[in-house]
Amino acid sequence: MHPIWADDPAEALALQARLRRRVVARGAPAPALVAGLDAAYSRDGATIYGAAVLFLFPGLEQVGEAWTECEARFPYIPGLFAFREGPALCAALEALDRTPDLILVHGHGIAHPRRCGIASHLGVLLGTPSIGVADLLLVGEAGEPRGERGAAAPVRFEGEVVGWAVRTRTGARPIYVSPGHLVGHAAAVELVLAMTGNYRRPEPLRAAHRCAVSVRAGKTKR
DNA sequence: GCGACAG
DNA sequence: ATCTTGTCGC
Repeated sequence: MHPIWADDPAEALALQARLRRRVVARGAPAPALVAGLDAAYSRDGATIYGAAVLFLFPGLEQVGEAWTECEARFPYIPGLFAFREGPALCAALEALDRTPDLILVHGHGIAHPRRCGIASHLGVLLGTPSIGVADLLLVGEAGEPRGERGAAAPVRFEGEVVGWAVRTRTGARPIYVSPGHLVGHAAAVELVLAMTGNYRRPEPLRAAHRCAVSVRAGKTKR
């Protein structure tokens, strides 16, 4: 009954307009199983490798991994990123043998022009708490967080706080964290920090990225 | 019109 | 995202 994805930008915008109403940017989940989601592309850009890696929380032991290979059928358009990578990431999630109770997505949550970035989009579709973690800002302005790990400065857009610039590692540039779905601002930042070790990006996303890249290597090898 | 623009 | 080697620094 309800369209999940879209075939063109106009449809995508219409779907986002409906999805945004279902986004709940509050909550403080206490997850036991967390999945990190990321993707990689074939050289020619025709194929997307989606990866989902499962971790126990808060221990962060890796307990599962799954990936998929999908045809890239939606162009990369800032603001419509979910329509490009979303299908591949969902397929990877479905290939896991367990269902996570929190997903970390490489991309933004509500720090998005229509408050419906890929993390929010997937969270709503799956009915699962989600958090967006990005390397660069898509919208808004962020102050410079203090220099030590754990410091955070709000990302403001159209008069409201839509996310946080978080210093996950002393001396490194901040990453941008925003609620996806069923997670509030404070919880999003706290959870990301709890999943970040000696690297700038949280472990589940590092693992998902390595997984996607290695799958591409296997599929490209000849 | 100009510049910005997740991955 | 991807194309790419070495290199500066902790």
